[in-house]
Amino acid sequence: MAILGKPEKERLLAWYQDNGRHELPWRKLQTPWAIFVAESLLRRTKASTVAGIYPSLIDEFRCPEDVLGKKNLWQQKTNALGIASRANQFFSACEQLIQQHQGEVPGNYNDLITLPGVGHYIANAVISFGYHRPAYIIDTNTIRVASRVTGEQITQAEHRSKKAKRLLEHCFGDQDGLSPHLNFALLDLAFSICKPSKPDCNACPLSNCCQYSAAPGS
DNA sequence: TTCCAGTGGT
DNA sequence: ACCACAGGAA
Repeated sequence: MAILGKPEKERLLAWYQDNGRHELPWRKLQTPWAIFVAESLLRRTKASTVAGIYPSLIDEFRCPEDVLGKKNLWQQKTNALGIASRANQFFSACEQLIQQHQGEVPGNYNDLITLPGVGHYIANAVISFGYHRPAYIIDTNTIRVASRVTGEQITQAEHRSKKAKRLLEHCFGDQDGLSPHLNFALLDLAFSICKPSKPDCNACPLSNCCQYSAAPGS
């Protein structure tokens, strides 16, 4: 049985409606390609930094062919994000999209994770945000929220393990029927309320069912 | 100095 | 299960 009941979920979604980062540019373009581009840049990189370059990037590069035809421009525009090797990895992924998927970003997990630079996180993000199908976003943010709510500790090394997925399911329920909104809500809650340090529990819509809120610092 | 919507290699 | 990756902002 999940920790969060229906009332808590509804409260979380209501909080997201009022306080979510709806202005993030990739939230307005929820196509598989737009999400694939955004998530590829977002790994280990702040959302606000990516948001600064994303609009011109997604306007200039509408498909994998655009990227491969203007590699220098892509590198120039994404250089400020760091991890330059990420650009080469992205080029390889674009080639694979053209060769194996008719230039489209696929919608199933097994195809997605064979793409260079795509792991469980980006695969699930494309499925949830790009295809609007049920999938948990399992990253440092959603894990932190679930960990605090349940009181169950989890290490960095375990973030890609089954334990992490079980933690999210235990906290928020089975992923069947899971909406993109809940994933966005969790990411935004983690950003503005359930921060790594000094979380703002008083303003949190989940404080009534959260272990950490009941015993901060534990 | 530390942290940030992770991934690939070992 | 660990570590490098990289630049920018707090």
